Amino acid sequence: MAEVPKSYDPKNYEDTIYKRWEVSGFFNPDVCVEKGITDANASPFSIILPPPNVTGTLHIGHAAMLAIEDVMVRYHRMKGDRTLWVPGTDHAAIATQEKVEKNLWNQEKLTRQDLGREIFLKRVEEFAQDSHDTIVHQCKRMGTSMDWSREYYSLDAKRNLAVRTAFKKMYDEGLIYRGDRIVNWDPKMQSNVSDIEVVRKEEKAPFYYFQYGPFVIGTARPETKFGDKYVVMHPDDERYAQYTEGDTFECEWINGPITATIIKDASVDREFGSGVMTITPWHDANDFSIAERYGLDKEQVIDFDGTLLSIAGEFTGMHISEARPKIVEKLQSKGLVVKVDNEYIHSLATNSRGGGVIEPQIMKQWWVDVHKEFSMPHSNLKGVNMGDPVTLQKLMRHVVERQEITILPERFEKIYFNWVNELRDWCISRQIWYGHRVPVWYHSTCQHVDETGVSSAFKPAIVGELQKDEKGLVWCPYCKNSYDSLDHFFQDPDTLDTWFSAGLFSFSPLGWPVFSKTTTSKTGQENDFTNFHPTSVLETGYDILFFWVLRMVLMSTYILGEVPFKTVYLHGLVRDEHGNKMSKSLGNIIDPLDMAERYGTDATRLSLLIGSGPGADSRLSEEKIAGFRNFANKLWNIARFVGTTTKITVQNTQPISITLADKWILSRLNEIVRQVTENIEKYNFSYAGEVLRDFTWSDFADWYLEIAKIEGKKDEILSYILTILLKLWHPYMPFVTEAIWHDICGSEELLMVEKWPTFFKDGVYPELVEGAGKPDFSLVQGIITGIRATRAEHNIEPGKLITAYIKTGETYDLLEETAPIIRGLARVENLTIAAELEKPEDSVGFVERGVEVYIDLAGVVDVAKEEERLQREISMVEPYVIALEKKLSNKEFIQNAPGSVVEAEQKKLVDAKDKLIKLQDQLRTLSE
RNA sequence: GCACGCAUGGCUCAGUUGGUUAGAGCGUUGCAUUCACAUUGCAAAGGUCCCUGGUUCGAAUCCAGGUGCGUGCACCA
Repeated sequence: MAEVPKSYDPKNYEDTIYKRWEVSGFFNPDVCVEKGITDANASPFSIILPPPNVTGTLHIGHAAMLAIEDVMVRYHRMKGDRTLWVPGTDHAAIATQEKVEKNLWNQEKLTRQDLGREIFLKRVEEFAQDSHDTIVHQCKRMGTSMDWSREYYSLDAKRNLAVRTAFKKMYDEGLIYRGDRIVNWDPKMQSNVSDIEVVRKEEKAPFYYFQYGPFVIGTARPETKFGDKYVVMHPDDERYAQYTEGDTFECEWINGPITATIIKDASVDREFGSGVMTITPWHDANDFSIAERYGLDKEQVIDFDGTLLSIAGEFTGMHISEARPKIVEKLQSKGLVVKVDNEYIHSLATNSRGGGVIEPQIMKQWWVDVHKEFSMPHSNLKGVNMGDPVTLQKLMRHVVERQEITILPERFEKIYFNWVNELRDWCISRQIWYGHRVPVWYHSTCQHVDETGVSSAFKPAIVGELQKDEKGLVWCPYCKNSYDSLDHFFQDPDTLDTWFSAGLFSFSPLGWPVFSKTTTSKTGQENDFTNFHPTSVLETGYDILFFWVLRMVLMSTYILGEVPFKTVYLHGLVRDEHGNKMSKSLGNIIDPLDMAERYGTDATRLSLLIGSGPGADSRLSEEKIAGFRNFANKLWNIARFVGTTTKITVQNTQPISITLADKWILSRLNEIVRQVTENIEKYNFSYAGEVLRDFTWSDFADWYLEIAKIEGKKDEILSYILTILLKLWHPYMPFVTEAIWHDICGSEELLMVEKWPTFFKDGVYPELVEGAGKPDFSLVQGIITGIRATRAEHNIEPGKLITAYIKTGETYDLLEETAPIIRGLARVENLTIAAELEKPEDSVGFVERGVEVYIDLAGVVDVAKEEERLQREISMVEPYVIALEKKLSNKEFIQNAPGSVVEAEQKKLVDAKDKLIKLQDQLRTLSE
């Protein structure tokens, strides 16, 4: 073996190892099958990477996601599954465009309109490409074993075809419609955004009470009040019982007298304000729904740029921020202001991207109708047959109810149902430029009039590849004119919500719609859709459950008639050490790449995997990462020790054990393999890692390796344990394990594709599992620890060899066999082991499970100190004995508790009593 | 307002179907350096498991109520 460095420096290994993995081709399941690594008929395991947005760089949350998914993927690959992890990036329409617009303004003082659509989009694409390259580099740096030959971009040609195909299918079914509805308009971004993209911010703003005819109305938004001509109150409100619905009255208002009509509607909250309100249907979602119910007029007051329209009279053209105080001033002068509440707090709707203040507007937009009933076109879903009447909402509810999709942790199922049950139609069109263009073309000259009465000269027709006839002509479905190019048509200028394309991500990256489910071949990208859909697991942050998971279920159940994935595993947020969200403004960002540079990728991954429960937010600190850097180094040195003292051979079969310590460590190892395997299967990544770390550091390094130094001749066992440990650690720490495998174990093969260890279900020594012969090493450990503690307490120098006596009772054979270990690890020179012996002079002692141990202090016993120690111990054992006696004298306990529990308690009592007597004896001899 | 979480040593968290004298890592204290590893080892201190009540032979664990913290949704005329 070549000279191995004393400590593990990740920088010297990580890049080289990643290249070796890439060159091997084993990230690609087809290559694994071809090379005989994976059986062609093995069960598939697939994950589609939740594609990071091309808005910049990956943050620590991404790193956590990559680490968790890589653990699953590496585990399943080693287990022998046909394992596919598809990488990708998302164009994130609004987010990316917003970022580029911001840069454009900051650096060049230009707007997107200044550049024009085509040039602006080029700029966005350049930005996106840069971000993409950074992200790919970062993913590789984190050690992810994704199949880069299958990488996709959410806006590439294949995904665009998927979007168009899905859109057309839903449009033809009537599930996508175009309609005038109230939307969340962002005047700053000049686009509408969906309900879930709106965030509410608490804001203090004056709340005004105005006289409106005989009524007092309250509002925080006087600028919307110009067109208000309906006054609404609760039908049961006794204060207004004298008014009847439909009554009209004249009143003085902002720009002169108006006629107002009374409406009685139960949606009015009698407790709020005066219990009377006027409505502004064009600029308020609730008012809109009241207006719809009663067939009231709707009038636009505020323009799309946030300025007032001509209805505002003298205020026309003013921005609302400027107009508001002036309007109040005017009402004041007319004596119509009753009072002003300056302490009013309301939540202001803002756009989560860019922060623009939302101004509701009625606009013609494209919508997905989630409530429309249709007959299921085809179905592989449990409990849904072809032809069954369903709605998109019902499908989404159904598959989780029927457990076709399992959401983990379970509590998120409730949240999922809350969302599904409150689902409203999904507005999918956006007035931004970056994204999938709405795949609808209008015929410029067709005079067809919309049957819904919408006064548009044009009716959308989906053309292009999807609507060309056999001769390659494009035709208008209404006037039936056909053309040999798209010149007579123009495309809808809007783009689609980024989640529309994201909804297809369980299958569009697998080749749909070009490749369908017909193949029997288990390899080849053209067969991915057959071989890997539904995917095994969708792993993502809980914050995205509703944006994304819901949309994917919608798309897959309707379009394919099957679920997108079998399990949803949600991870939490990574916060800073104080529990705060990481943000630039707080300056508490921990950059994953920076950490990987300084502490190694493996340490960074471990810090994100261990110490956080599923779905729970976790706290991260640099100290934590440094701690795991130490552990990676520990593993390195364990291997280095094994490598320098023994000839390492990769051991895949259980070696023959010789000593009690051997049996103990092999039993423990078997148990660890079982626990790690089972907990990874159950998504308990943290627990599996903790168990493994404790075994590696404590049982193996601190105990067994020290024993190996004493007992010697352990080449096979050490090689075997190291081999298994490296395999178990590989999914968590791919680099250091691969480095050890190559540099220390001397293997030219890749650890990445080694077979995952198996375990004996009933333990490695089934004949020893029960009863006295069980390799119970803990007595020996207890005795050693006890001697060490006694030494420390009596200030015996660590290097000094001592004389000790052990009165074994029935455990003579066990302790006689392990005497060399006790001598070595407790630094005992003269050790007397006997079934019976008297307490030697000038000695102090302790009791370990019935075994009495005495240490010769060579005439320097500090009687007072020892007395104090014995008293202290006795005072701890006494109440314990009393508690046990009480428990065991309780007839109900004896009757009701299982026999094994009673037995265990009886044994505890015997041991504790025995210990108490022996301690009291020692105390007595001491004072004699 | 509705819903969902969380509460365990100074800090971060385990505690997997109710049976341990409640564990780990970091931090703290003492000791150790020609030893695979000081990115280490040995030992120690430190906890009324948020409160109250209930179920049970037995509760950190199950139930109810309360307190504190957090998250999502709704309302905000």
